[in-house]
Amino acid sequence: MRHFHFGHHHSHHCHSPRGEHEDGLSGGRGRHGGEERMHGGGRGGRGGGRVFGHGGLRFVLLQLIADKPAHGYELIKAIEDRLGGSYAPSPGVVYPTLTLLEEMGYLSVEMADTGGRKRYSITASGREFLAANRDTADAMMARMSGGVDGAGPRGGRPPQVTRAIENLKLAMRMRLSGTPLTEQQAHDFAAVLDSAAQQLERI
DNA sequence: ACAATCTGGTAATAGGCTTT
DNA sequence: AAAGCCTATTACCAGATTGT
Repeated sequence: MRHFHFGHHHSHHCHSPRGEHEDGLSGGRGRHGGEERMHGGGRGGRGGGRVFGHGGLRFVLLQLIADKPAHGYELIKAIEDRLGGSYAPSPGVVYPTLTLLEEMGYLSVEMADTGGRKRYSITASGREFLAANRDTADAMMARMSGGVDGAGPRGGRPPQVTRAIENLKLAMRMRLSGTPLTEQQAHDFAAVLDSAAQQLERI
């Protein structure tokens, strides 16, 4: 049961974006024969790498949009450029994520009549969510930048810091995925994170 | 330790608008 | 009008994590 709802209340339920949303991955794996795929070649192969950890894509996307509103393709190009062209997320991963984020209320989409391009902008909830999970988002960004050798905007970051961040991320995930936190626990949880943030700022 | 599930990511594909 | 690029969705696969 990894519902991973990031601990927040959304006004509307988790509905399917287009009424479809057939998961089809676990159960009904509709295989329409005659479809040719896997023609070899392409981009570095499948399953070659899990660039982002757990739910990192959402954070990165949100951060990118918060920095500068753009369309889906622009986001992809932005990420590609940020990674030096080594890695470019496929549209199949960014668009559903964008739609999901939009439905969650973190993103706001403006449809431009001329062009049909959707311009995604961040909402107040999105910023709040980003602020709440700033550690994770930063860890993801660091991981993304760290993937490239020395091309990271942070310059030289000690690996132990990245390790600690990932450790924190893992701990948080383990704690949040399990039994739901009570109010007291949630308060304590937030207090710990806030304290850590303050200490970090003092360094 | 094994099995089931989920998330993340890629490839291919389809439709629409822009440009030449 | 045709071609090309941009946008968007679907299907499948591979790895990781969780539960038993």
